[in-house]
Amino acid sequence: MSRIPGRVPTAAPTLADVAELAGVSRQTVSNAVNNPDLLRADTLVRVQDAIEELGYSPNRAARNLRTRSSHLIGMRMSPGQEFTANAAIDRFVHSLVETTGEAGYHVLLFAGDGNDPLRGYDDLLRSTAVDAFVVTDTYLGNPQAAWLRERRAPFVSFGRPWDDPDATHPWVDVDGAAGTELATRHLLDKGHERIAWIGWRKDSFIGEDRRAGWSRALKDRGLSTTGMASRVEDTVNSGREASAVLLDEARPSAFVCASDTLAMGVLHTLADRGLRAGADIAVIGFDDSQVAQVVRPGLTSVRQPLEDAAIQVVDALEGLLAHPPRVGPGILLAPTLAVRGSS
Amino acid sequence: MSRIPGRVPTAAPTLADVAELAGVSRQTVSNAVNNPDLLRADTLVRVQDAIEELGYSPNRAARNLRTRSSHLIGMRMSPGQEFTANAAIDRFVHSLVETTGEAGYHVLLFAGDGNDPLRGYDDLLRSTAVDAFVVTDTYLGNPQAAWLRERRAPFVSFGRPWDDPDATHPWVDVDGAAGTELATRHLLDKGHERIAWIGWRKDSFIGEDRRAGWSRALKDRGLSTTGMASRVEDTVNSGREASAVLLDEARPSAFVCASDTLAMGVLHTLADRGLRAGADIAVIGFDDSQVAQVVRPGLTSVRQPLEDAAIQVVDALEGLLAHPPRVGPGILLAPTLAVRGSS
DNA sequence: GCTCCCCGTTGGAACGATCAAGACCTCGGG
DNA sequence: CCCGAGGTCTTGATCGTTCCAACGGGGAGC
Repeated sequence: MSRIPGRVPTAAPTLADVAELAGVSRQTVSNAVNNPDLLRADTLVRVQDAIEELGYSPNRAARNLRTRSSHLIGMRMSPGQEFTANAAIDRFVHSLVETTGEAGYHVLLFAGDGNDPLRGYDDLLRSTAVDAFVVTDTYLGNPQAAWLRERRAPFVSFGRPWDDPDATHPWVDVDGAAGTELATRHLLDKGHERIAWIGWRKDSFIGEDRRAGWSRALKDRGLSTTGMASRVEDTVNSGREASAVLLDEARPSAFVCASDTLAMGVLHTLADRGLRAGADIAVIGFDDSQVAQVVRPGLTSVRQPLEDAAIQVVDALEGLLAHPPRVGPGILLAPTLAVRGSS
Repeated sequence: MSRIPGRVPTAAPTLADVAELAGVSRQTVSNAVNNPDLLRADTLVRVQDAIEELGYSPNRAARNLRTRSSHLIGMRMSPGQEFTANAAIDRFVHSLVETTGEAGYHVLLFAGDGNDPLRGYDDLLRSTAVDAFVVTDTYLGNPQAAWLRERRAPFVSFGRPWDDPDATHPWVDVDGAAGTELATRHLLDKGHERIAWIGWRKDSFIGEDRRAGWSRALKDRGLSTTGMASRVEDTVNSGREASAVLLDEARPSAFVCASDTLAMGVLHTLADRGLRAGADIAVIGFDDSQVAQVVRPGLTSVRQPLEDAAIQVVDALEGLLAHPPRVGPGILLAPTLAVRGSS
């Protein structure tokens, strides 16, 4: 009996308490919880009844200490920003939490230091607070992936290792090019032939990837992309200005954009000029954000399968944490197109 | 020496390793970490050097086991939804993670079961996986608060205990009425006298609170609210229809809405009728969402001080977890108004 | 010179679980 | 009849930290 006589009744019951009540040893209770098939059927029932009666749950700290694992997945929240990108990340986090929960894991969020992206990872890793990480901002070309690999920290990245094509860590990503290609084909099928692109500056891997899909779709139909593209900052105003210039100089009948933010800029330009989105000029955005859903007349947008992505990430994590570890190839998911009034 | 000779060098160093290197006992190292002022200055330096050299971090599981605390704050993510409300929650979570991090805590997210809102809380509580909870959806009138209090689980709610005015748990909330009053006064100051309200159905405490601010502002100026209000579902279409009816029947020159979603509906109606938001009819939303920022011509919106709210929540949590616990009164924060083109 | 006190330090025990190995029983084969 | 195998349960040790009570040295006071 490990309990001190007179102990307050609110204290949580331990393995030993259950063992005593069921008339078995601690180890047997432990087995009942973790390896039920090792027990004889009637013993199992007896132990389970005792667990039920006492309302016993294994103490996480003790289990973590012994097994050297916490069943926690660490994820860094990128530091404060008011911008578009994080809406998608938040949707991903939601899905991730649900999926990890089903797999018996929880998600631990920690804050990122803007100056030192490694800070935080290091602490959690050395104090064995998490079993693995999910990394979401590899696209910055930041040193996280290399650093984590060097420390032998298990992690899965949501986002391709753009700058290191033969990186060996597991990753899951959405095929941005396939998304914009889908969007562009959708417009081609509607009869558009002059389809412009508004994307991000050339140093963005993701931006160039998305642009490639637009370019590929046009070239497949033998159409030229010359003069039909613009690369700007990811702001509404940039989209507005870029689309104004393109309308004057290239006379497109449709726009494909690297983000919903840029697409909103296009919608502004159309409104400025008395043109109707959808009817006169088609517009397609990227991310299927809240904005795309509520704006008039509805913004057609490429939708990332973030729920699937979360499932794949958790799957890869489970492989990584298995004995022996299973590590599969990178996984690329195809986005879909949410069609609305603007196309 | 607790280390097995030949142990793999990647294994994390322990307190005993540091103690041996520094030539002191375990307890002294522990004190160096937790109560540095108990040590003589030169000893402290020696221990800190050893810690530095080995790259030691205390093992979280062992510490948690001994101290019966995890330094984790649990927060339940409400189950999958594609709606407006969670954008604000996500912004709150961001701030919460940053603030808890500064206080030495981390945030553990867990998934909510739609059917049984208590599921999840129970597990984490009994297995001592978290020290406390942050509860965000008290407004549903769900049983969490009562349940948690009964279990003596420390928690702070973001949201007032609407249905139980003399609840004793700490809470932090944003004064919605103050926000809509601010919005309405802003319109009054611009010369508007016929200001309509579009809000949520009567069974929403939050909706009624926000409505009260509008009503109060009008009555303070001796203006009537009769026939100027509509209560509908929180969708764009509802806002659109409600505003169409109000325009016909009450001829308002301005709208105050319980959400940006409803305000978007108003903007749609104005566009349908060739009216210009801001110039012809003023519109104000609530939450200062992404949408408000990018829509044309910019939607004036009540902005909740979620960063402050997170700070207050963490402050309340620290009080709750102190010895002895300090529990302060509920805290109501005043929102601000983000003024844009629509007003 | 002795005691007392204080400060810094020490070894042992405890937190609650799992791991490793052994004990006991039953059963079948030589 | 004895032995080994396999299934079931028990015992002792251990994970890495902090709590507890006790210990030793040095200065102040008598």
